[in-house]
This record gives sequence, structure tokens and C-alpha cells, in this order.
Amino acid sequence: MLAKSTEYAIRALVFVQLRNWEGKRPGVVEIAKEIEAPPAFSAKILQTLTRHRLLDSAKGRGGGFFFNNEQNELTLYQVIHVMEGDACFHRCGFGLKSCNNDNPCPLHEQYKEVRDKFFEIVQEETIQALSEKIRKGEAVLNRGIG
Amino acid sequence: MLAKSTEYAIRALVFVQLRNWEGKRPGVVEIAKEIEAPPAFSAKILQTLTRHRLLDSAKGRGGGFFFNNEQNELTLYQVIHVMEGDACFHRCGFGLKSCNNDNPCPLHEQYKEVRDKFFEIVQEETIQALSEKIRKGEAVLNRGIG
DNA sequence: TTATAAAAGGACCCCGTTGTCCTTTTATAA
DNA sequence: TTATAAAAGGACAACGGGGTCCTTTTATAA
Ligand code: FES
Ligand code: FES
Repeated sequence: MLAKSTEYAIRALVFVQLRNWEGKRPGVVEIAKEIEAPPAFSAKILQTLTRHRLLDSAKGRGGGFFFNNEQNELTLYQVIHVMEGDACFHRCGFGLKSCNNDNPCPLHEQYKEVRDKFFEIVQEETIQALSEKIRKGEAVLNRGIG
Repeated sequence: MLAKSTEYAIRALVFVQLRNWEGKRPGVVEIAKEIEAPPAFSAKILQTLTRHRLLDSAKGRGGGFFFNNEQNELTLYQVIHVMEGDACFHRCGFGLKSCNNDNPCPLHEQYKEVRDKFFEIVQEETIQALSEKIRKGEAVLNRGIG
């Protein structure tokens, strides 16, 4: 459903949030290890996120990644949007060049329902909400470390 | 959501069904044109489908593709299964190595719902049902041809 | 003020999916 | 029985997403 890099991005942001709540600013190496992603690739993804201002970073000794604007939450949709665009929310499930209510493919009704439902989810759900679930021990960020 | 080749496969099968109902057995060239896919690639996909006996074919002059066992309908799930496997129905939406009810990621509840819903759809829906919609003019196989 | 630690950035590579081309096999029409 | 039309199959090419490596910039601690 989502691109691998988008999944890495979401997990990375969740981990940054968790560490921020502990007063820490994790760096690329720590993040990569925790989200089980290649360090160099994680760096690229974090770059993309900071370039689009979804995340802040500090260079130099003692630097790392953190959220500056902690007032407004970050939706998964915002993350998906900058990482891979929103084509997947508008594609035709049957493979036609576009989805069109007025000239539907034979899968339109059924496909549209799940596609729109997923769209709703990512618009409602936020990095902070996911992080909170993990903080409370209701969900995990990874399996098999520690 | 689905691989491009899977979408081609589904559209190809629908077209074959439509032509079969007209008493015709379309060939690769005709199918490729109608589903708007590259002919050589369509040939590969049709090969895969016949090798797995989802479709029958006749070689030689006057040959083409057709359904032999018209008694039992062909579900979209069967097509997906031979074309790309069923990993997508079991993946974790958060990118963990596996989805696990007992040790869930923070997206599990919401993601599982849409994933399972899509799974239901492709298990219920059949090539014949989609074809029938098109035959009745309730849906289209393509846009921009004739 | 210098050594060090960290992010930013550019250039590049790898591999799976998508897609092409050519030859071989098989059946039918003439 | 031969020419032709069609699917089957093998080998390979192209493209994009995922991934690596190395250099440059920037900040801080000593
Ligand atoms: S037209 Fe195919 S999903 Fe809407
Ligand atoms: S554990 Fe992530 S979707 Fe089930």
C-alpha cells in the first residue's frame, strides 16, 4: 500500500517523537537502528522530511532531529504526501488511467470504499497519536530489538 | 495496491470472457489493444494465466484464449494469487516484518480493517461478475477507445 | 581556535518489475 | 502437404525505487 520509504519515514518520526518526549534528540544512527532501516537510506529520508519542514534538525556536535512545532500534530497524510505524493488515493483499482465516478470501472464502487476509508485513516491518525500508543505500551515500534 | 501485471491480468481475463460470450476467442494482439497494455507483455501475462490453468488457450491458426470451465467462476483473489502472491493481504501497514494481532503496531487496528475489507472484496468478486457489469453497460473496460 | 561530531548533499549502484525481441512449437486452412 | 497463423518460451533491455558512499557544511566541546 505505502512505499517502503514512506513506512520508514513514519516509523522514524514516531521514534523521534518518543525520544523528544524524553528530552532527547536522536541522530541518524540511533533512528536507523530503532526503525530497522539502512542508516544511509534513513539519512536521505530524514533529509526529505526536514526539507519539507515536517521535522527540524540541528547540525554539528550534539545535533539531531526533533519537532519544533509541538502544538499542531502531524498527520500521516502529510507524511505520505511529501514522501510519495497522493496518487494512491486517486488511482483506479482496475488499472484505468484515472478513477472517474461518472465513467466507472467494474471495481469502482467496492474499491473506492476501501481506498477512501484508508484516506480517512491517514488524515485522522497522527504521528503523536501513534507515538502515544507506543509510549503506553499498547503497540510496538519494532520487534526483535531489546 | 495491486501490481501492474495483476491489473493487466484481470482486465485481460474480463475481455476474454466478454468475447467468449460472443462466441469468439481473442488473441494476444486483440486483447493487448483492448486492455491498453504492451502486446509482448500481455503475451507473458496470458502465458502465466494459462500455465496456472486459470485460462485455456489454443495454438495455431484460429487459436486464441478462452475459458473452458465456465461452470465455476474465477475470483479476483485467484488471479492475484497466481500473479503476485498474497503477501499484500498479510503485510503490516506500518512496515513491520509481519502483522501480528498479539503484538500489534500502532496502526494495526485501523489498517487491518481496510486490508481485510479489500481481501473480502477480491474473494467475493469474480471475473464473470465484472464482465457482466461491462456487458450491461454499467461499467467500462477502458476509456478512449471507440 | 581547533578537533570532532553531526546533518546535508551529490553521485552512483542494485535489483525487481515492467517490457521487448526473436525463435520454437503447434494447429489449421488451403 | 505445405504455407500460414497463432501461442509458448527464452534471453535480454529499460526504468524506478531502494540503497550506498563519499564529500561538504555547520555547530559545539575542549
Ligand atoms: S474507475 Fe476504477 S476505481 Fe474508480
Ligand atoms: S502489526 Fe502492523 S498492521 Fe498488524
